[in-house]
Amino acid sequence: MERTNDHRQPPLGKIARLYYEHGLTHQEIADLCGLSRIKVTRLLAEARRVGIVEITVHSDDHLFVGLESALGRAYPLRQAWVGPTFEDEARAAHSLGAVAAECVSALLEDRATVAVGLSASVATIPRHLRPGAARDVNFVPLTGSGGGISRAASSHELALAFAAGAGGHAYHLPAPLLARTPQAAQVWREDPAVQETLERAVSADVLVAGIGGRTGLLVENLSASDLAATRGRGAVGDISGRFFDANGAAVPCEVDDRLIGLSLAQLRAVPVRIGVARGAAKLQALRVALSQGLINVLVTDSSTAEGLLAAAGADAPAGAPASAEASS
Amino acid sequence: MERTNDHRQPPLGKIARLYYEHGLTHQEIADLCGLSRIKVTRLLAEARRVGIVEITVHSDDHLFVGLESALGRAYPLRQAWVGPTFEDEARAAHSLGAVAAECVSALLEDRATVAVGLSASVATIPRHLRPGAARDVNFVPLTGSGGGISRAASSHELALAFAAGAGGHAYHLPAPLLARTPQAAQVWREDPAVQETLERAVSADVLVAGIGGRTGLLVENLSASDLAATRGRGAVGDISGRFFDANGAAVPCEVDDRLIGLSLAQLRAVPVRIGVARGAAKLQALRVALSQGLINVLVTDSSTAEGLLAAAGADAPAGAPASAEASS
DNA sequence: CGAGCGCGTGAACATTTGATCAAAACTCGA
DNA sequence: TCGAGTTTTGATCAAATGTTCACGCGCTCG
Repeated sequence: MERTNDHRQPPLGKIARLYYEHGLTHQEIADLCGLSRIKVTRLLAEARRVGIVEITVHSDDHLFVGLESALGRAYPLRQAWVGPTFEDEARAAHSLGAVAAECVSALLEDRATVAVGLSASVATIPRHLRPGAARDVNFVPLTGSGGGISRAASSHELALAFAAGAGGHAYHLPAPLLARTPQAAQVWREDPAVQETLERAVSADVLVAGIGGRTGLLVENLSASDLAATRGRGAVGDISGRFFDANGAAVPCEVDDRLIGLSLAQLRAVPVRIGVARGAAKLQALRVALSQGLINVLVTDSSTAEGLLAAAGADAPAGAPASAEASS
Repeated sequence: MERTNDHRQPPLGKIARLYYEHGLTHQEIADLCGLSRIKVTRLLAEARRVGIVEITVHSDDHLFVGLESALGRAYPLRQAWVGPTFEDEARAAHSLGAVAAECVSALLEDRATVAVGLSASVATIPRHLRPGAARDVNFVPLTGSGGGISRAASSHELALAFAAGAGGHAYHLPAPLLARTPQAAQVWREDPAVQETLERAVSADVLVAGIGGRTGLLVENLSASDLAATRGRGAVGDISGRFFDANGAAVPCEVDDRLIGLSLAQLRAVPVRIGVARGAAKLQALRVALSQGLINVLVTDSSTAEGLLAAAGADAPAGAPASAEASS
């Protein structure tokens, strides 16, 4: 008889409610609102993207309890969080971000200070954060922002994203990640604003960082010569731009001098050190970081977890058997 | 040596999180957990059913704004809530329940008392209620429970379900809906506990009831002779077992005397009177109930709404023409 | 001890949803 | 006014999901 709603695009909320609360199909909504089915599909995706539709799972079940406790036995960890493994890089990143967000939320306390490292893995976390886990949380960058690393999100934006997601306050470290020269870096370090933020980071309660191995945001953005220099000195990985060798000892090098951020020793001062990383290329670095206590909370995926467990069992130094695939 | 999880049925929370938070497909979850895909589908449905998975649409957009405002112009209503129309009875009931739940939640205030009528439509509401709309709400049955009406949920259970859903307290009316004889009904009515609850209902702030027309829970459960008697006296519908004629006046009859519950006049004492009904068989009753002010908040579906608008245009004096369309 | 009954299971099928791609509309600048 | 690039759109196809049905297992009751 009558057309209830004509052509003008109906609000997302209406579409979303017809779908999720009233159980109409995309096609039925399309007919009702005078849209194409595809359009409805897209509007619904949009509604989820912007958060009009929120799907909550009321459960604190861990996904891979077995792997998590095995990791806790094999390495000196406070906690391990393991998520599913994916072939597809985009899905893997998304999923790991979700696990890491949950881990971070679980470790947040009111008025805590969280130091945030610059890393691709860490950058996937904020979108999964929800306010409410804790109040008055402060997010502080662990290093300077961007300069020297091109397309990467800056650590400043990262801290802001964390604050926006979890609710809280973000601090700014007004310096580049890498200065052109050691001397320039020193000038930055002497800036009062930089010092203040770095001090805040040193005294943080929680630290969240990625781990660089044969791949990683930093490694991929260093010049070949810089990289070769660190490798030459035995570096197997880095945390927030600080390279370490197979014994977990800091590897001093020129990059180190140009970097504005916490030292490995300073990182260790943070009581809760969350490391987020996955993939075969990071196994060796992860194994060192874990066994040497550089990080004491691990977020990774199941296949990396299995690799770490295999390595812990074998405990062979360098030249590792990198291919241990398994799902089940 | 690495077996993440075998065969034992994994917790619902894990399945749900793999699906909703990590975006695995049913098949991937099945492979991971050693289940069949179908089983995963069923577990996920179960998770939604029991509320482990909650989908919230953050929006207060109304679905049929045009129809709702047209109804408000055509009838003396405080509010109208219109939901989508379905062929399928089960879907229709579910959907109307969702709209009604939203309506009730919107009208709840802290410490309000809500009188709950016994009706199939009303019975679909509680499952859609969420705690939090208001605190310390009291739900009181409007009539006695069950006795005389067979398979129907009792009004007592209904009040309990409301209280469980919205959070709050339920009262009991310890009496049957229909006594065998008027004399027996009188005995019940004199019971102090019955009186207390009925008084509570009379002084309720909000009333939620179905409307019986040519169909309805009560009508379908009355004996043929009882029904014929009411029809003979001009009854066109009922609210909570009280029949009214085309002028909205109470139709006294034997059923009336045997029923334990509020009278029409008492119902009118409640300031907010929500009527929930849909379907052509209820159009006439609805039209009377609306125009005579027996109810002043309407919850219905779009096709019934259109029917009501057409009827209002046809016989009401200066009503707005029914061609009200286009919400957006 | 066997037949029946009911529940849980998965296979096959139907429906719904999502992804890809090419055409259309629209923007912006010359 | 035209055109190159960008965005928006819907058709087509592939994947994922939901439904139905028949089977098998275990239980109860005769």
